[in-house]
Amino acid sequence: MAEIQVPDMVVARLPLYLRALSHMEREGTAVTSSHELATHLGLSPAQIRKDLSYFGRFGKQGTGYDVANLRARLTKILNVDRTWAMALVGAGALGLALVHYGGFQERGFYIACVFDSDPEKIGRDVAGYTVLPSDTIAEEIPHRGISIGVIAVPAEAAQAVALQLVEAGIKAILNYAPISLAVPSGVRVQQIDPVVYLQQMTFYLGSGSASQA
Amino acid sequence: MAEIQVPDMVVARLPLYLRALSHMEREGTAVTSSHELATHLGLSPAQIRKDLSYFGRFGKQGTGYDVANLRARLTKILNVDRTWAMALVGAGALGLALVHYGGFQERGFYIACVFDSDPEKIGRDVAGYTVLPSDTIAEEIPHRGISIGVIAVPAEAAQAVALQLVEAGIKAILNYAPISLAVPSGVRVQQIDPVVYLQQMTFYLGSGSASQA
DNA sequence: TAGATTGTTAATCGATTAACAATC
DNA sequence: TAGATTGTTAATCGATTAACAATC
Repeated sequence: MAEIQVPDMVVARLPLYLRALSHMEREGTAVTSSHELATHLGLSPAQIRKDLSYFGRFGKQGTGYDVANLRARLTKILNVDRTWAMALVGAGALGLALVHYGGFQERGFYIACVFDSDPEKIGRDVAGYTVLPSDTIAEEIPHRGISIGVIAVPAEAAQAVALQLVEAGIKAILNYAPISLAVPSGVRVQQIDPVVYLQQMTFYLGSGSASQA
Repeated sequence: MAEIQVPDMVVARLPLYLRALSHMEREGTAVTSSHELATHLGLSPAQIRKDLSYFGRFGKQGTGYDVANLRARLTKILNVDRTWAMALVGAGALGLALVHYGGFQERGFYIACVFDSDPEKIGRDVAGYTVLPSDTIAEEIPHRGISIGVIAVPAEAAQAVALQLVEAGIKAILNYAPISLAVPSGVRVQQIDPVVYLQQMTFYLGSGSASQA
């Protein structure tokens, strides 16, 4: 079965298309075009058509794309026509914010359980979750159908947690700790470090606009 | 003055180099090599040497790079050899977590003031900040030397907030709302939407490992 | 029909990699 | 010195764009 290899860059854009289409659908837009989508996302129309062509033919010449239909197709392609359970490790300030974040539920993800290694926190109730001890990750995760781990622990602890998650069978990790994780191939990691994004911008901002505190 | 144009992709990697070098420095590593850095970050040694070559010659043949020196150089290049003041808009759960996040201070950023549009929150104390009304953004930001805005409001409100920030002279926006922002050219936006990263991973996870709740 | 927009191919552009002389 | 690693050039690879026939 000669699968067409989809470039990573294309996969990275699909969630943006999905998000834009969901937005349009909520606004009541029934039909859109590669041009409209492109304007909305700051991309080129040709790129959007090319990206979509990896997966099929979803449009109609002269008309464009049916918003609801394309949204449904992308939902399937990204495997978010189902719900994904996630294990959150770290019940600190960030972990708490993640537990309260409504955006997961709306878009196909939910936190199934919360771990922490702090004896002060273990057993405590956090937003309806009983905090489980981190050293039970390997026991708890497998029989709960969890395939995604979210790391919200301090940088020093993150690598060890990542390995525990991998041992528990986790295949995808969303890492909020500001450190590069080493994981076996086959395990996907996505990193969210706000300072990395800020530093990308300050490069371009130059050393002007002084704000010495 | 014929500036050498640095590709965006290169700029995007510089903060990762800086983070890795800071880490090494804390660990007491005095010297490193393009090979070691590459292994650490999952890149190729040639790419790291090429990236650095846009900015100068920082290494020594046969030896590698002095960790402290390269870290200091990258810090300057990224303009984080100073402190950047940020305005946070949105004092909800996410805003609160951002206010408490220690990682900003450590790496050259700090939140200078917090805005919200909810009358319930305006005037209240949030982690030492008195919440200011969003409609005073244009007044408050200019005379505080703030050049970065952080948006942590619901998606519906994000675009309007972005425009307010731009009017106040903000040139860089870190956007946590799950929506693409339209801003004038010259204003940089970086988007952090965890679900976008999760969906990238679920594409590869396939539709296996059922976890229907 | 005339106008619009797709899907796709070929051309362009840019980024990554390989290789190696320079040199510590 | 011998071994190692840089900085840089040229070659390769891949992604984006332009263009257009197909067709709604």
